[in-house]
Amino acid sequence: MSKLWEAPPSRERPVLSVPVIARAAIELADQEGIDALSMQRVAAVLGFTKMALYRHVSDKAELLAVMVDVAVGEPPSLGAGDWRTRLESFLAALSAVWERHPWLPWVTLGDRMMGPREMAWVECALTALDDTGLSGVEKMDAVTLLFGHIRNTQSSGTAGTQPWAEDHQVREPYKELLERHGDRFPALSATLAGIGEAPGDFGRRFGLDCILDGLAVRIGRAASGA
Amino acid sequence: MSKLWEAPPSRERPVLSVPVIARAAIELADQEGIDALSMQRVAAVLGFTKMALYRHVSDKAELLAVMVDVAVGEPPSLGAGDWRTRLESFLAALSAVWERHPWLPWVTLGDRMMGPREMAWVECALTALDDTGLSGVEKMDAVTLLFGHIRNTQSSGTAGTQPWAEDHQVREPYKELLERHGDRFPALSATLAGIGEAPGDFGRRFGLDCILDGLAVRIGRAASGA
DNA sequence: ACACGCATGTGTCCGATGGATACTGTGTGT
DNA sequence: ACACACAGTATCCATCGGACACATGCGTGT
Repeated sequence: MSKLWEAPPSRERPVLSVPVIARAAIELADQEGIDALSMQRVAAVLGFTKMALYRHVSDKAELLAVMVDVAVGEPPSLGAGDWRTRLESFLAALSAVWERHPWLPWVTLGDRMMGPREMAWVECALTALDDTGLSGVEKMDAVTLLFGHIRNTQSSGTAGTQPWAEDHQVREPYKELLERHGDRFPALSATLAGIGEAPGDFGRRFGLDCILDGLAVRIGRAASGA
Repeated sequence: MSKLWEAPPSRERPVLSVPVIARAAIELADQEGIDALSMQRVAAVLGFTKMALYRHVSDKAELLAVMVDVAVGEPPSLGAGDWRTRLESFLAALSAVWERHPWLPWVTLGDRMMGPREMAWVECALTALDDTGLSGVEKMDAVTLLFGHIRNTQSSGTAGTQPWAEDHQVREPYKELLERHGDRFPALSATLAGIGEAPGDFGRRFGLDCILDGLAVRIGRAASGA
């Protein structure tokens, strides 16, 4: 008699577990941004009380750690080729994942431990630099540099110093502002006045080429005798 | 008779105003980190109720905007020299300010308007690239790239993919982890095993040199025709 | 067959956050 | 002398992460 009318005990309640929670949290963060992620919201999505989550996850930090490792997934296999093309294809894969989960690169910032999947990505990036003759520190720092650049040029949330939108159109408030105070910023005015059409990922491409060219210089130097 | 004993009307209550509030907030953020910054805390430091602040500042976002512009201060004057040395001295100044206010580069991330001082810094950076023959977009993107790199290699809060501390000593938990699972990450293990001494700012220096070399390639290309 | 124990989930409470709103007090201009 | 504008205060609210005490139900040992 317990189960009233023998009704299915609960539609829409997937049985709580760490992966289930993580997936729900990831979906929430993907759709509404990482700031909208609260224990309450995650629990609500799954149809539970927030405190139910704490049975499976010790605190929000742990939830985030799990989310990261689930969301990042497995690194790509780079195939053959020289270090540059292999790096390029690695970074394309990284971009794709970070585009799918825009919050991902930003929650991995502070002092923290990498998860196994995360380490696998770093491992993957390092292998691309295997036969370059770079030292250990240099390899790691190159990888860090590239990760950072991709994160910085992510569409989401890195306007930073850029007075234009994704399509390189100067944003309206800046236009107005420069009309009134343009004389105080001659170089900026001139620069913005002179920009034409540019693809959305021009900044990323430009920076990437700079960095890779710089790496090439060092790698060439390392190859042709210390 | 109102002012009891004609005592100075209030020691330790500097009369509220936007700059006073901003300075207090900056000091708080410098000392306890940006996460410790709340209206309550700022008000408490000054000896007022938190709501008193809202008479002078419309909300926390505006307080942050003011803090940024006050904290960033005036850009340096770069003196003479080629673009590279001028950029270097610009970036040194930027690093110094961001070192003094480690929260500064991180609160300027989302979509937002730059303040006048902030724009002056961008202006300053652009002038360093004045006679390089780079296009407008390229100049802006170069500046963005460099700002981003300095931010990424700031001591505070950018461990990210780096398994070592500031002195390039591999952090303890990673050592332990690689002892147990090192075989899953051969390249990473090898890389970390092989790192020796390196100055704290090696990563920043390395990345900076890469970027500047890459820029040099483009600038040389722009100069010699095309 | 029965009862106990543990895992899982619930309800309630706490301090802190950003912010709205209504109030009080005081200084100044007419 | 009086009214008004403004600076600061007192309350209130929803939301956050999290602690803790409780309910509930299933599996297992006897």
